[in-house]
Amino acid sequence: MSDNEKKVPAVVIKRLPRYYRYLGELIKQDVKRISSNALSIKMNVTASQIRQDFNYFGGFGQQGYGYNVEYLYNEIGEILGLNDGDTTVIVGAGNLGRAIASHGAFEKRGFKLVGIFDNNEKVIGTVINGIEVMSVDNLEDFLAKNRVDIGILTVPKAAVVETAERLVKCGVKGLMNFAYTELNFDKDIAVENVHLSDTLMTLSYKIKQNKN
Amino acid sequence: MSDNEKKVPAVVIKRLPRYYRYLGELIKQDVKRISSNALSIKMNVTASQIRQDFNYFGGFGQQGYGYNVEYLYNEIGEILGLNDGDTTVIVGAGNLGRAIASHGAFEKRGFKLVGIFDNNEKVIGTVINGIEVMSVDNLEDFLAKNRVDIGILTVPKAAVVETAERLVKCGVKGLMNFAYTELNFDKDIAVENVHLSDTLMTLSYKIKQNKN
DNA sequence: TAGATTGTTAATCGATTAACAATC
DNA sequence: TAGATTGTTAATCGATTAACAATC
Repeated sequence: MSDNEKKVPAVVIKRLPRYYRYLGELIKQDVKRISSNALSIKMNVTASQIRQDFNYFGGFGQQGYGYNVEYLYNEIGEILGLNDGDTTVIVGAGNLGRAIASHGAFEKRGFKLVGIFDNNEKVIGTVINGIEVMSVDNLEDFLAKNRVDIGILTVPKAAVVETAERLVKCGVKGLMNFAYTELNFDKDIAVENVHLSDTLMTLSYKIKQNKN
Repeated sequence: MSDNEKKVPAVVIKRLPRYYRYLGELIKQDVKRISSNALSIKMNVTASQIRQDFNYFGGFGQQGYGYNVEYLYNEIGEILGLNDGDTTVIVGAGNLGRAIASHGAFEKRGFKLVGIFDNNEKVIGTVINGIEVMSVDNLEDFLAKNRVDIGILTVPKAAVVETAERLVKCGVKGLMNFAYTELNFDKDIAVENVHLSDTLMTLSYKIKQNKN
């Protein structure tokens, strides 16, 4: 990012995948162009916010016309780095790890799963989604030979910090952590902590409110 | 909520589970009390924000002393409705549904899984975490006989809207949706859309930024 | 050209932080 | 009591919305 560009607020970044999703839907529906106003109605946000958000990246529209759906879709994908060919490994081939490995949704968005690791002898050697589960003992070896951008951590909470550190030491630049604890690294390592229990708790709060 | 109470901003609600998690850790470490300042350092937020947040609910501390960790933990749990004995069903016993069913993390926070449903003959009748998978055809029957608060949707995207509507029609008050689409109901139905791909995309963005 | 709609500046709103009196 | 720390008000900051000139 050059110095004269404003830093894009995190809240804007978090909205990009949602735009991406809606634009993907529009493409499927063969919609060629859309105005910020029409999109704002679909997405239940203000047109002003949409235009502000896009303008952090220079603006992708045309006065009097609106936005070319496919162009905008591709631009947002580019901003999000979906064309960078990021590779992932999953560490922890338990139920959640296996679910994510066989999910396919990540691959569809341009992320390539290149390895799955576990420490359970019974699991090592089994094949998930065409990939043979390796022993975590081979983690460093594997990472030395293969560039891996993102580590998906589905190991038990007790193992997550050590595992994360091993990945980072081997050059992994981003971590997606599913353990019920928070990972924190220097800001050169990107971390997303996914706490499904937290989501369930906020849902519970909302339900409670609706009762009153 | 009574009229003279300020509505608690969504951003504050989303922080509550995080407080809950950190306070749970402190209890495990046998910490009996903590000041907003000490907690702010642990959690990497401002002490001011912590005090403001708690004061939306009336304040749980004592001047000159700080906060009683266990008391605060329980109060936040109460606010989040973790003591309400909310029941859940999982619809969609694919990889992700099974992973969540056998996860155990939700049960630990006071949510009780009472049913799992699928439409695949091969899956119906199998037992996950002590619960026999039922046919989705029995959904209405089951919901008529059992109070269910929360529906966890791990069905394919194509089925999610119809499934959600069936649940809501039978009195389910909250939905946790894992499909790559957004559910929207009247505001008396609480919805949390969990988009793991979105999280991966923001992670990808951050990695891209760190490269530059 | 006239109409539509963006890009962008200005105004508003809400959330965060700072400050400090209250009080344990 | 003196010191510590909350609860709460005021100040600041940032994000959202409104408005409109630029322009396709």
